[in-house]
Amino acid sequence: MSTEKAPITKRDRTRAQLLDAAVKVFASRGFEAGSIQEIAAVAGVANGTFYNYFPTKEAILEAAGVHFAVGHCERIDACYPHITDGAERMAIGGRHYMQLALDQPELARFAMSVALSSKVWDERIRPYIYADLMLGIKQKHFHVASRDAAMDMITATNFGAIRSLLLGKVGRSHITATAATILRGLGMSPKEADEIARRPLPPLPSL
Amino acid sequence: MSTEKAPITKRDRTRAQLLDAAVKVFASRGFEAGSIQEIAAVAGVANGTFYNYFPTKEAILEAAGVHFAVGHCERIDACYPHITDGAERMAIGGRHYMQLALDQPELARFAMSVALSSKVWDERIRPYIYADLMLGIKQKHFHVASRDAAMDMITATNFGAIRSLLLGKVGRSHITATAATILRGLGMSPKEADEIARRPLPPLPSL
Amino acid sequence: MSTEKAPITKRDRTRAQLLDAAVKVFASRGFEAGSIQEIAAVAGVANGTFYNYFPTKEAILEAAGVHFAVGHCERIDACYPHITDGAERMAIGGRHYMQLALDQPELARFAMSVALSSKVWDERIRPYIYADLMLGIKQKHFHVASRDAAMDMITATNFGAIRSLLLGKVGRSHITATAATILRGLGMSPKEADEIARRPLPPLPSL
Amino acid sequence: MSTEKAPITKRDRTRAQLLDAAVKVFASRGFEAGSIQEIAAVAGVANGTFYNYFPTKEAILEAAGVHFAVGHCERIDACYPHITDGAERMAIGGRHYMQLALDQPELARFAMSVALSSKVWDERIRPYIYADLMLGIKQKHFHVASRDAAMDMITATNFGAIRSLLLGKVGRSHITATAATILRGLGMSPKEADEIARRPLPPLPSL
DNA sequence: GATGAATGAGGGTTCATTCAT
DNA sequence: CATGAATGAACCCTCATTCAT
Repeated sequence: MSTEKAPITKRDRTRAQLLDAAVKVFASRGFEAGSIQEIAAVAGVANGTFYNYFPTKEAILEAAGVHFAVGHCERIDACYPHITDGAERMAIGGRHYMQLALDQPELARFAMSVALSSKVWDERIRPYIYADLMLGIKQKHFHVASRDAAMDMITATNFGAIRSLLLGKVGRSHITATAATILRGLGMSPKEADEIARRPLPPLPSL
Repeated sequence: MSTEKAPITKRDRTRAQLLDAAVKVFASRGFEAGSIQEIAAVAGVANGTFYNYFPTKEAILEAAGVHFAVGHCERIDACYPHITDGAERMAIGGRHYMQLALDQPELARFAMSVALSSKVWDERIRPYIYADLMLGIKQKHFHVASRDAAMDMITATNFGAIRSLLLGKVGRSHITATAATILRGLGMSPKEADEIARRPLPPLPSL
Repeated sequence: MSTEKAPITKRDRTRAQLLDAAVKVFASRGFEAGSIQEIAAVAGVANGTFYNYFPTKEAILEAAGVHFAVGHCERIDACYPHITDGAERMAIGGRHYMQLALDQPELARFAMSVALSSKVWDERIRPYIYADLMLGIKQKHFHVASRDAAMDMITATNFGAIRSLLLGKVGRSHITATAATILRGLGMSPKEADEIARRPLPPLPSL
Repeated sequence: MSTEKAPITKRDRTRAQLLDAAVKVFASRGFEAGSIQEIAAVAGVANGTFYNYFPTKEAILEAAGVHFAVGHCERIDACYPHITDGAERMAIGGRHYMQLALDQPELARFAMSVALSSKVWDERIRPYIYADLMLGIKQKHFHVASRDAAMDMITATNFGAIRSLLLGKVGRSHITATAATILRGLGMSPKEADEIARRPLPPLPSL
């Protein structure tokens, strides 16, 4: 049996460089304005090399978006292995994503734009949230009319808050308020919701 | 005494043609792919005429987005002058916007993209929603932790549902479920929320 | 016999407004970048009105160039009616033109560009200089090999100095040095030349 | 050991083609009217290829101007290695530049326009003239009030003569007269100046 | 004569993609 | 696989000029 995992080849490294470069470029310039030539330059490879790894510009957008979003989810996931309360987990995840709008606005903008247009986003990112939703339901903390509608409410409300934060129309306290609003929307009592939304936020592992 | 208003000039007519054309073009192609040449052609004017009315492509995107969104809000507004219950008004407005995703997906996509990026959207569209929110609060139907967060929750959840509808991942029943989810999120009891979300939807006035 | 002169009509006034506007616009933007639309706007008339006065853009460039250059020559001329020494007159005229590069660089640049390309410039401006040259020759101050070559030397050296001043490569003293250089070039002794070039400069009449 | 220099790459060849094409196009049409599309066509490359070599139209104007002017200076320089008299060298250089106005008026016009606007011109071309000026001063042929003013007088007078020649207002004899005028302006006696200005002109090496 | 909306050719520039080396 | 020069379609925008009112 051959090695199953990552004999980190040069090919893998180049691919990773291109993905990192794409995140940077798309985050700072947007999709249309970001050029493959710049991505290649930032990645430190020649222009044409790009096409040995990705067939089109759209392909790397999708890949870079997932690359970043999954990475961020994994970092968030790693920061609260000890928390088993579905409601608290939900509030932590949302607040970390909203925090991104304050800490790295360009990345937040990039993540939002990809999430809104990519189908893969649904397949790769929603499961993280869905798990906490189901946990909260099983623990009788949440009572929802429709799981689909609840999922939309959770993700979209977080995005709406990120948008408001990016526009500078609201301050840091909006993060807690939004987390509480979501928990209330999931059927928790105002009191419980507000309390959980205010619990300390476990820090992300450093990069 | 002559009519003070509406000396409908040629200039006004051309401007309106351009706005209508822009909505069509941006809706069917997206912002980046839609070209000013096509807008001008659809509007039936020459290329350069465009620039007698809008300084840049961005300018007409903003204008066309508001043109459409405000028009749609006004049509919605006109369909329920007899409804005075804030919660019911909220549910009607949201369902009409979600309905757009089923009836005219391209327009819905266009409206979403503008709403997410435009500052003017906040100034021109949010007031319609804000009025219903305040009405519901005054009538003691809603109990919210933060008005800003509630506004984000309302608008974003509607957008999230529109997105899901556009992606074809959910069916018509998602509209009602989302309306109910929003009302619950605004502090109504599940029973009340579900009942109001299911009330018949007053039809829009025909164009 | 009808009035020979200036029954200053509205037409004359509009024409003058256009010329003044053209000088401003061409001076600040250059010929190619200056647009007729802007000239009309600055002149306070409608776009199409322009064509009732000048057939083409080239036409107003020529007219505006002469308008300005002749006006400036007349102002210079008016400042030394009492000076009858051809050499001194020559030095005064040149220094005043060079001074323009320091006082109003954009106008100086404009004057230069017109002078270099316009044929009318030769007909309308050179006579002012030629008169002083002939006066100096008659007074035995100048001794030249060729009047044409002397004229080129005088005008071009002044232009060369203006260019250097505009580029900021030389300071105010360059004006005196250039005037002296020209007088030497016209056959005067270094001592005489330097002395005359340093005589006080009669101020221009205020506008 | 392989040759260190001139691995004449394809890149170098294309760049040279573009420069030659630019000189032709700008000379025949002027800067504003000359289009990059035409330059590319004349160079035999595609439209977009241009931008792999020069970032803007301005950039190639500057480059092409220097390309031509330096090339012409080198050809002139190569034609009189045996002449060590500063005054004679000065007269030869000037006459060769003026001669261009008769032989290739469009190139002369192009050289003039670049010289008047380019800063690089000063850095690359003036040194050729300055060397002869200093040589003449060292040899006690020239006596000048100011080196800067003398440089302006030399270059500008040559330009003024080129302008007169281009306008067709003077004939071939203007070249000699101008050379003599410049030498007189540099402090030589009329007799000497006229004699040196009339010495035979060593021919340029053929291209 | 004045107006100003309309025209439409034209140009600079970008960039995804290809391909010979 | 890597390279990087070449491609060429497409687009935004400007503006001199025309002309119906």
